[in-house]
Amino acid sequence: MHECQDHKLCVDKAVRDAEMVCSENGLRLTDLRREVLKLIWVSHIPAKAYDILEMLKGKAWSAKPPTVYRALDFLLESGLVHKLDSISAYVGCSHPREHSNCFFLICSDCSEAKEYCSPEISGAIERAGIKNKFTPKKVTVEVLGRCAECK
Amino acid sequence: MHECQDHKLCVDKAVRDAEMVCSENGLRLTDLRREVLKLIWVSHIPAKAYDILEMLKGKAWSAKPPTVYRALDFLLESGLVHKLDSISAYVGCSHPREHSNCFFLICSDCSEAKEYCSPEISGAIERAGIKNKFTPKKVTVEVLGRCAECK
DNA sequence: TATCAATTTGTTATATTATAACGTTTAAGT
DNA sequence: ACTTAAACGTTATAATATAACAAATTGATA
Repeated sequence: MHECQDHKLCVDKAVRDAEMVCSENGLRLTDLRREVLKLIWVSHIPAKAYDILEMLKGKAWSAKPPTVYRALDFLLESGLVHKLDSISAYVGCSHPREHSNCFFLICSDCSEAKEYCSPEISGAIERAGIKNKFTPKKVTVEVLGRCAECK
Repeated sequence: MHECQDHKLCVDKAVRDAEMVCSENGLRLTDLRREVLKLIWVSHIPAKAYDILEMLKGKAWSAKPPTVYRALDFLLESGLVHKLDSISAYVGCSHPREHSNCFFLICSDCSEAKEYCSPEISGAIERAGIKNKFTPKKVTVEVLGRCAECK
């Protein structure tokens, strides 16, 4: 679904973005957090928490579930990672410095997820909230289906 | 969020709708399934699977997790119930005979969920799919926030 | 109505996802 | 260096969900 020519570039960008976001906001991107971020960025397939845990164990860390979940909490709160509720998995944010209005296309064949930002969708959801006198705090939009390459 | 004057009417309608949907589609609304449906309809607050389990135990059934999850699977597949992925809870469908294009407003204060259908939102999502050459199978749209009454 | 096949339910066990609670280490600011 | 808050280690357990197989029920048909 992504066809990134060189995925290393994706990872490098993600880490650079993370450094920036953290330094701009007084947050600490520790070794552990950076490593978890990289593990999530191993591919464009959303990572499961316990898979990250196994991968971490292969590295230097004495990892247990809270190790991973705490790093995930940090990355989620700082907007560097998104959780996909419909599949209980975590995916790197592709533009953490300007993120909002995003939703996800998740291919059930290749498992990749694509973050897609649509003012049309977020506008429609906003108007729906107003119509219902409802104040949104967190919006979840996830579409499971088949991507072009897997068709 | 709902202000239904008499919630018993909601439940009765839900059960009648379920009877209809099942008889129209050759499905079996067994006692167990009907009871689980009613338990979900106890209120407009989405029900957790293990809460349903506890409630079932208070009745005639020898209930274990699979008892509940199987009934839920049936109700989900027949469109009588929706799962809210963002809170892992189950809510009755308010119009199972014409369901599609729906999304959910979930109040973090009173916990009620409201099913809301917006052609604008589903249209926007559909166009986003086309733009990405993506064929949607299942769409999840859930908005957490505060309803008018809890403001 | 007796039989058969398919569906539903019962039951035991276990997998998966996530958090609570508390102690220890690390790091930033003074 | 000292202090304190944040981060991490560790043990235990909670919450959500499914696998696998046995027994009972149902509906269709001989």
